[in-house]
Amino acid sequence: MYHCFSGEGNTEIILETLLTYSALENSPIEQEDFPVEFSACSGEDALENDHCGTDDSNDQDYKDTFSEKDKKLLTLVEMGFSVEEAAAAIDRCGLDAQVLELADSIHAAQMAEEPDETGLNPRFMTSDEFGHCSERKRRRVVTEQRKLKRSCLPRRRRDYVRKCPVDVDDAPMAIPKPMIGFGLPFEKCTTRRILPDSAIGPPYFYYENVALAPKGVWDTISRFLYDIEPEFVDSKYFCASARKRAYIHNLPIDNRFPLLPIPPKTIQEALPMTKKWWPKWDKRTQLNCLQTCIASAKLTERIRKALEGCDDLPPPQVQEYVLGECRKWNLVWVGHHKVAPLEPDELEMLLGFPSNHTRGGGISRTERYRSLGNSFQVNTVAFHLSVLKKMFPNGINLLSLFSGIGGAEVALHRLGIPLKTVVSVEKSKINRNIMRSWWEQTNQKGNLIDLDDVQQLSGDKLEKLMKLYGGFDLVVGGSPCNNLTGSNRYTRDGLEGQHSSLFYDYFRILDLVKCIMARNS
DNA sequence: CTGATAATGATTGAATAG
DNA sequence: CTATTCAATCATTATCAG
Repeated sequence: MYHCFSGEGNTEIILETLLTYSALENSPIEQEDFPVEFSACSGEDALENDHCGTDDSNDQDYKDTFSEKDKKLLTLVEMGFSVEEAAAAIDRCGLDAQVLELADSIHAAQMAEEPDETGLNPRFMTSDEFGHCSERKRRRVVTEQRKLKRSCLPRRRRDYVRKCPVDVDDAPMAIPKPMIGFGLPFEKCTTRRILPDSAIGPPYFYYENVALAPKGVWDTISRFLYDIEPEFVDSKYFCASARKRAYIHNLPIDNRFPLLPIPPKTIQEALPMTKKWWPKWDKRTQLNCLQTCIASAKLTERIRKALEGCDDLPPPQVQEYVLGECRKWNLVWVGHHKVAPLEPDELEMLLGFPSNHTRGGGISRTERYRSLGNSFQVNTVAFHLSVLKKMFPNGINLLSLFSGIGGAEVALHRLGIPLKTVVSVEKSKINRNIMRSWWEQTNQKGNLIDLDDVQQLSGDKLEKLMKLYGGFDLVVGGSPCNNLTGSNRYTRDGLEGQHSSLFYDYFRILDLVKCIMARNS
């Protein structure tokens, strides 16, 4: 998958790339009984090919050298269509057609060709569906006709359909309820799971993103990350605010332990000063997800006006309005008829960071909210990472992608796992400063190497780092959720969105590390 | 230029009603 | 069973003041 393009894109190289993609995409169809392996590097012959670790280019780089048509071709092939299908669609719709338009066109063509068969490309299927079809899924077939109209996803190939006649368009990746992952602290939990061979470390890895992403996103992410089922966890079981996230990792899941002290899980305990002002008719005991923006002063003023003159029990209409806004904006009671958004230090506390973690050093209040809203919930992540403590008593080397304000680092530190070398990749200068500041404040003895851009982190660079400091024991990262989260009204474009597509760099880098680790073992 | 402020719905799944 | 309602959601953009 990692080709080196020296010059500008010529047709042959593009075609070769497309065919390589195509071959990779289609391979699981031929070997139905095996877990999907999209990594070009982790096969038996990966080391002979010498593609890993010696190549500076990445997907984004060489995509930029392509023409518009080639980019669209490549995108369509990445979506799971064949080169022929993609080319034909571009011919039909013209060069100006959007990718989704083209995908729909292919979809329509496939419908015409095989009118009775439904399904999607295997890349968009859950591993569940490779084995068996659940009773739930059968029920969905009834409603699929209606949904197919909106579908812009590629369809499964003919030879595969018969084995698994299930439409993936309709919520293939069900989120378990309650959203507790493999178990919570002090409770019984699943202690064992089977990981595909290709998923097993070294290195250990830990990937995070929003649970409530658009349909199909987690299927794709899971498919790339070695077919591991996501662990869906809501941080409301770890602190006083909700945070619905999914984590894909290859860590053991038995003998986890939580950080101490255990944080309070109700608003009233976490923010005691709000208790005396909290009205009886506001039944909230926990906060919703902490986000990057807070309510305007105008809004809290409107709420105060709405409550003005009311006694202890406002009219139902007013209650409904106030409660709705309080839930939407995570407002808390700080006075009589007075609500307010959370302060930055309260966010820090709720997310499990030391207070003032993001304070000072030239960071503005607005940026503080942004950085905190984008961060891990430390107690949740630490619970998952706690299994590493016994395994690495002398500390770990960490590769941290999209580090943000260092949620993973703080979690490991609070677990008492020494940080030997941390290579941290983070776009935001502000966040890098916060991380560096924390590194110094906590008297870390290891090395902190901070880099700017994941896209610039080549196999070559990785290899040099690993030669210098030893391999990585853990690769963590939560790639951008901008284009996935429901909060985004403007550019919720899914995994192929401008920022969220950096997930593919997480995979690229993880796979490179895997290759280099395998070769050096 | 930075920083603060305020306004801006849609996509989901779950719950409920019919 | 379908149809409707409810509820949550790691944000973007425009604007203004300094």
